[in-house]
Amino acid sequence: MLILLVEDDAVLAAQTIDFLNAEGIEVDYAATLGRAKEIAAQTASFDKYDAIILDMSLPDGNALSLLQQSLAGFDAPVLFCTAATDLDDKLAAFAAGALDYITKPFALPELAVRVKLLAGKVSKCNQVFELGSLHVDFSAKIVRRGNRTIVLSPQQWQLLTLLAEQAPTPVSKAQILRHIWPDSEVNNNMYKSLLTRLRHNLSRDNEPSVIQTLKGQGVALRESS
Amino acid sequence: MLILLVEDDAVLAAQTIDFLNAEGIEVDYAATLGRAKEIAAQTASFDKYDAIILDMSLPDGNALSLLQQSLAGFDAPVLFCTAATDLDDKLAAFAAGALDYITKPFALPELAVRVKLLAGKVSKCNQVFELGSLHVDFSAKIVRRGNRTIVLSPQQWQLLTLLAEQAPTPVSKAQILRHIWPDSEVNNNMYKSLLTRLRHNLSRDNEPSVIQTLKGQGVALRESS
DNA sequence: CTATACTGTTACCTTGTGGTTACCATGCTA
DNA sequence: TAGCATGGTAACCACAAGGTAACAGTATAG
Repeated sequence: MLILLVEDDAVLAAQTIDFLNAEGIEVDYAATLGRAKEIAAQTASFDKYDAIILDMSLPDGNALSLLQQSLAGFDAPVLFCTAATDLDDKLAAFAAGALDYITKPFALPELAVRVKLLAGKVSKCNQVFELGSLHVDFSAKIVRRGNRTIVLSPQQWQLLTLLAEQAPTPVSKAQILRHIWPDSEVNNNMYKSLLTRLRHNLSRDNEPSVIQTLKGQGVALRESS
Repeated sequence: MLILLVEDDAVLAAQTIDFLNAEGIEVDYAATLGRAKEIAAQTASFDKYDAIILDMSLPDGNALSLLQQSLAGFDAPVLFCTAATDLDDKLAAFAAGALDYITKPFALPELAVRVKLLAGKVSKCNQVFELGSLHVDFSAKIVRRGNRTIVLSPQQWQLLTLLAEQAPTPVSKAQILRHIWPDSEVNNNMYKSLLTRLRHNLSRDNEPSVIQTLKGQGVALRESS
């Protein structure tokens, strides 16, 4: 992941860059508005960046102008950042197209989280779960096994996502019951049927099973061993 | 736009609801975690909401548990909100799946902006959408399939753009109903008719269908596989 | 003002879901 | 060994959800 940091305070910038690097985020750095605009010109409106952190108060002008000028081609999401707690500033930033806002002083871990969220939102970084030949795309709600696309019923999808989230940790029967039938009286057979059906859909023919039962502990999503 | 507010402070809740209503945002309200869970059960994991504002400290438990329990089926984005400025709280919330975080006391206009952002209302509408032989030009409002130009009714155009924005992620029936018939009591048949008509217009003869139904999950714009 | 198209409504059909029952396999315990 | 608990499978079927066509009232355009 590559982001652009526009910030005039050299010390803060250095700290931020160090922290983000440690999180696995690469950072390009511009200390002034002028430098940021140069980069914009070179990179076709920040095309290459997953996100931009923009300090509001820069020595050579207000950062809002950057958003407003370049907004047309802006592909990268912008996180605004300023010392001012003034509400009008915030609203102006959002109005100009910022997607998030953080006030100084901020904690670096929080900044990192927000940057990752921003970058993920736009790149539609679909959360995907893979296990052997099983492939689950959570946002698009697609399940594939090898090159075969699998259609799951609502209940089966719910169960699969629950298992995938916890995998390879087993999920107890009680948890599953509560999760899928939150209110109604639950019959143990419903649970058994659901599991059988999901198993059947996930491994046709003689593909290896991916749902393992641990007696008394529940059910886990892992490769057969 | 419809959101869910989970907040135990009745005064603050009333103020928030008033303000959001004035912004054109409808608000459902839950004062306790228990009530929120009831709503979750009724509405198939908050399917009908565009966003959820969740107060961290509730009388009957910590709101994080709601996220963790129900996360599997969570369609709506969550904005966390709390009096604590404790960094750990923030990070825990983000880790649990929150997409934004705001600390009390907050300014209502800022909350409104963040909610709108979350709900995706500010989605950047791509100029052109393509899928197989289907070609949609949003700004010119033209739809083509191969070399045949297609004319859509207003409703059908609305639906197509909604689907295209989210593609290939499926859009739930609840979302569609709210988007196309925002106020009126909606009849399920209207939805069925609209879908049939759009399908019919988009694929005459024996062109492959581009609108896939995922049982219980909604409808998605993707190539038939 | 007339013709056309849009949209809400009804009726009917198809499909798949999911609760249910019945039966079998395994492993533990008395 | 019988008895029981846990877990797996298959088949049945009521019923809800989805799909289609036809009709009518109303809006819209020419």
